Amino acid sequence: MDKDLENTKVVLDVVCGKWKAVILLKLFDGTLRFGEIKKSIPLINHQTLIKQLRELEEDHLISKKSYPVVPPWVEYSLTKYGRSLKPLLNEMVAWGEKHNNKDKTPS
Amino acid sequence: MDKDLENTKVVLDVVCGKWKAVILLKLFDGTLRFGEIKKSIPLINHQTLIKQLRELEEDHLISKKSYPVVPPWVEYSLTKYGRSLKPLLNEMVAWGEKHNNKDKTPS
DNA sequence: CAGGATCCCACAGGATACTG
DNA sequence: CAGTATCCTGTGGGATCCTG
Repeated sequence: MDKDLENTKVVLDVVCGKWKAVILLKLFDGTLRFGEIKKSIPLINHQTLIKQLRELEEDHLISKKSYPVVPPWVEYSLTKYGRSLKPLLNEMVAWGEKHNNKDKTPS
Repeated sequence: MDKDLENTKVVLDVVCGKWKAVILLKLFDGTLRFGEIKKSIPLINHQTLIKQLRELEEDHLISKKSYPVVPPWVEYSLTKYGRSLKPLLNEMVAWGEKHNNKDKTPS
């Protein structure tokens, strides 16, 4: 039967957003504010970031902490569940490094 | 700068098709004919399988070998590049197994 | 048996404007 | 600063029909 199918689907559902893997990687270095994440991923659209964060939160990979101050102060951090993805994400980065042959052997 | 972003993107571009990870996993067990893959993933749509296979081929993760006989005999196998994904896919399956809590602790 | 040619639709990602 | 609320568009996955 198809354990493989189910197992991979669980993972893909969770990390296959266009920016999710990167966001998670950023958070491995520690809690970050919304603006910090945004600054660390300049290409991402403001709204898109919000959506990806919300999805990650709904999947319980990250947790959000809002402080009722003005201006707003919102922190994102990995949950234990999210941290469990570390080996996987590391593998991804490792593979990417090895095979990112966009400009092979540049001068 | 954003090595993480690039590296994860390379990976995601390649394995984030809805069925790609499973297909690759099947092929780790050896070369398979089109029909065998299809049978091993009954839920997948015929056309969709063809498309996913073509994409995997274009990404050089698998290679296709057609024998000009009738009825057609077409074999798919992993390239060396494709096989290099093994650790990553294993991590995916491992993570999925651990966290596939759809029906936790069944009777 | 494997796959080409179409058509279709949901939806993820993004753009813009507004708010406390 | 962080977040809603809309609206829009490209496209990935699928359904249907046809072919050597």
